[in-house]
Amino acid sequence: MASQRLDSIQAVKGTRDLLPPETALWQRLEEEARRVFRAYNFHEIRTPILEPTGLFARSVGADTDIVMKEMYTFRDRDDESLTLRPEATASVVRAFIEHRLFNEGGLHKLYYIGPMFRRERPQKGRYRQFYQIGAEALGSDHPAIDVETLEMLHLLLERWGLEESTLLLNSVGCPRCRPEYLRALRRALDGVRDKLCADCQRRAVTNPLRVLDCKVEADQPIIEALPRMADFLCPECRQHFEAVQSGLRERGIAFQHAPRLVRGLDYYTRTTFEIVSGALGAQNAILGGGRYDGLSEMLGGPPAPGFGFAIGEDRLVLAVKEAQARQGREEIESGPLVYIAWMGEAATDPAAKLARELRRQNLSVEISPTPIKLKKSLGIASKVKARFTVIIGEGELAGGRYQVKDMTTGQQTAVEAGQIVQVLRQNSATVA
RNA sequence: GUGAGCGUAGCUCAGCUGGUAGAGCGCCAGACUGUGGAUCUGGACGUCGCGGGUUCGAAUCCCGUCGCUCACCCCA
Repeated sequence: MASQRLDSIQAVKGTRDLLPPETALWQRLEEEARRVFRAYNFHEIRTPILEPTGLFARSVGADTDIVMKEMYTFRDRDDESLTLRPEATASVVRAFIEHRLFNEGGLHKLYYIGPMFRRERPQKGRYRQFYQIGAEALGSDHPAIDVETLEMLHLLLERWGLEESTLLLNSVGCPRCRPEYLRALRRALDGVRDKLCADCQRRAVTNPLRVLDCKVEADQPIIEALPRMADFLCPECRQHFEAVQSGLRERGIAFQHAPRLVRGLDYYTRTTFEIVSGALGAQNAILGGGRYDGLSEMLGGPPAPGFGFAIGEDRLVLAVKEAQARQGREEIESGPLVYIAWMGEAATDPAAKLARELRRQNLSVEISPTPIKLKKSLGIASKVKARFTVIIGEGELAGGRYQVKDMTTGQQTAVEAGQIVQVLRQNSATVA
């Protein structure tokens, strides 16, 4: 896209600048998330972007792709190995343990918004610096937590206009029942391996669960016949999974049991889920999450079961834009409420004073630093999408009444100089 | 890490089988000396990503390189 000069510095591969007006959409989505989180009594936590490398090796899993080849890891000057966080759940649990939040008892419901880093090859919906909006409920293994959190997500997606997305739900069991399933799966794969696609033949050895996720058409019948985790769940896990499903049904939250849904992080237990949205390209999962009952202990803390999710904000933005386009809606680009057009040296002070007063009322104002021709002022006002233009020239100063022009209707009225702020403030309230 | 496609004006792009750059939009100015979004006229802006090669001559062909994009892998 952009050509580059030899001597010009540009953003690091896989990172990008978010510019207005797009940042307005990001802000809106984040504000809606904060509002919903507050409604469910989640509170914000801010953890460092930099963490000791060991944190992720122990939580995400030393053998996962994320840890093996996707982390930004470097040695600090004192030789400590540091890593730019590839995800935030590990950090939240680390903070939970470090600050002894478990001593307060009860449930801790936390959310975060911020950048994560993974050194992958960038493509649509996947960047090296990407943003996640996530939440974690720590301190209970009750299925009601899973259900409540999914209900919260359901509301959030509705607020974002993404009610058409699909919730995929599965259970990956626990350290007691999963090993047995993996043995059964490996045994079954041994028998059919040579009939699978090349990728799956490799996965069958390196990561058998991944075979279940294969999208190759020809493999589907074989995959369908493989053993399913659902048939291997221990009684406790089975009961938990059923409680989550019936809870969702009771609340009218649609979901699909996705027996083949597996997640790439080692810490997940029992409930795992993903929400996919069409037309996002190959990266169609806008959010994923699940339960991680053993994570706290893996990090040296006390037992503290948890449930959480992370939304890929970059993908969320893509999905929202896509949904808006499909519904013929469009984000309205909002300009300032008022543009002040002033002519002649005598208007300098009155114009500046009006601008200051309006701004002190939190009304957005644009004003030229130098006097310019009215025709040009109106051109600028129109270009920046100002709702009103206030005209201050010789005649207005003499009469003590400024012209207020509504830029959408073109109507113009004279308003007492002393009344302008009040009149515009009222109008701003009626404007969407 | 692997593969494919693409790098021409601020943006979107055209430029056939090599003859040394164009359109639309945008921007600036004027028609219209205090009334915008329309129209018309004029104007500014390009080391054709970079380096090398072939050739009388390269935006165009070849090689290399850098960058971007999409896909695989994996994941948000």
